[in-house]
Amino acid sequence: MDNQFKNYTKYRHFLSDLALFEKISDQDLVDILSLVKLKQYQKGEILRFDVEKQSGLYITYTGQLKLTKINKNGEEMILSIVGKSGIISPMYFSQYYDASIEILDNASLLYISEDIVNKLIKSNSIFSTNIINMLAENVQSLMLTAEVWRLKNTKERLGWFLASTNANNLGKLPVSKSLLASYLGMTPESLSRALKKLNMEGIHIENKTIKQTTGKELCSYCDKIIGTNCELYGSKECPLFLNT
Amino acid sequence: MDNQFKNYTKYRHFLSDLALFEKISDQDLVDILSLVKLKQYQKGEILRFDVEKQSGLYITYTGQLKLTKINKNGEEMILSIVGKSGIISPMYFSQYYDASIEILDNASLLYISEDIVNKLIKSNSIFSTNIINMLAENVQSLMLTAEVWRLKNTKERLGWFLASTNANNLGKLPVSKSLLASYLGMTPESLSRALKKLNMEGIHIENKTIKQTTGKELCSYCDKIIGTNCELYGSKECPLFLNT
DNA sequence: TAAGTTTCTTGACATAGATCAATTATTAAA
DNA sequence: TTTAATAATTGATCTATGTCAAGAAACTTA
Repeated sequence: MDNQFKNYTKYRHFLSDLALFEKISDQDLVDILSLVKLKQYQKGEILRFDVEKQSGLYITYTGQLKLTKINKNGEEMILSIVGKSGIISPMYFSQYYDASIEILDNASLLYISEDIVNKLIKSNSIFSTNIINMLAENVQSLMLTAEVWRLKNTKERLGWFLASTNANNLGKLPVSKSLLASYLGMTPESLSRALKKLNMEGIHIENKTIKQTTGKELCSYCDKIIGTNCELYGSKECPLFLNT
Repeated sequence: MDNQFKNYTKYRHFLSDLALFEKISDQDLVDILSLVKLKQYQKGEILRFDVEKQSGLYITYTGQLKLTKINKNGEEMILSIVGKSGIISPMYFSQYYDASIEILDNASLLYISEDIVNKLIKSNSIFSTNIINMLAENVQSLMLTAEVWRLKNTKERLGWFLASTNANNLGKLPVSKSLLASYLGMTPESLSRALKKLNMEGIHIENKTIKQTTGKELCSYCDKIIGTNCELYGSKECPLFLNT
């Protein structure tokens, strides 16, 4: 067991709080942790899986990163923006799918190699179920993102993002506006104009924080998935159910 | 063991050829088959998972169906079009994500309930690995579709689809043009115009079959994923590598 | 084969959002 | 604090693709 972790139990607790290690015994966690590598990355660094072959599973301990795909013409698509506890699993991407991770804020990541993940899957059926759930969540969120991109206009996409951020993050924007624009598949100019329209509906961003005039304006951008994080959802108080 | 299958071994062979049942022993397959339900559906039928709670795993034995999501405004998004051997796994969708299956051509589907799938995952580590691979492929193809929708224009999207169909299906279009348009996120009119542009590049559709003047015109719409199904890919013959 | 449907194509036009260029705000560095 | 650099906004265009309407082609069904 190597000694890369100054504060071993801190990381064990961190792992045990992740859905991926749910119901895994403490002893198993200790064993797993001994196989995990702690890696530090600087802002701006880029990890490519095809070249470096580091295609296992990355767990974000601190910092922020984005998973992107760049096509031949140099256009970039942000697949996801990931913060603390976020997981990226390039081992489940095709070896020909050249996505890459870009570090947005100095990050320390826990890395588990593909071999070790596969051994854990074979030996530990709880872990294997957790991996299945992780992938299922991935599928779910990709289908949802696809829908948002295809069926919503710029104002609706931004409203949807703000509504979900508001429900999950207590209204603090995790990224700059231009990065957000790129994530939502629009230009910064379009985001600015979309925000102007939302302003007229009583939705504002002040100091990276989402503000609503009455507090319920964003509800009209809510959906069933966002709603699961809202205690009002489905109740009498929920604006979505007032007239149905 | 019930007797719903007139020709038991036929179905056992069908299952054993699927990636999902790869490396599963014949005896296990027989046991599994006894838990599988054979269901017949008529063209036009719609299956909703939230209402009927039939959210296990569907395997297409014959026929064709599409997985769609309809939003509040009645706009429809086709998530996938599935033919023989295609699998749809609503058990891995969020219960709040109301997608539905629509039968395009009279279909017989093999249905495995969520309970049974979960039991198999616990008891059979090969099956559990296969489920993981299935979900990983799902993630992969959703990321790819997202990229196609966002970074390509109508002509490129159509070209991409034709290139992949040509590689997989020997150039036979599996669907009508208007359904294809919907799948590619465009109107039939736009598809028609996109096809006109491709015509000028030597790419034609005659009688639902893809024709190329020299046979390599579609290569410029190929990518690394499509290329894995092409024996020329990466070789000297491959147009994509001639000038690099 | 003819009549009736449905699907596909074509043209004219409308529009959301991209692009380009010029300010104005913010943040970082000196 | 001042200056430089970066990010965000605003206005003026441009363009790809949607919408609407009419006609042509391709299937059905009698």
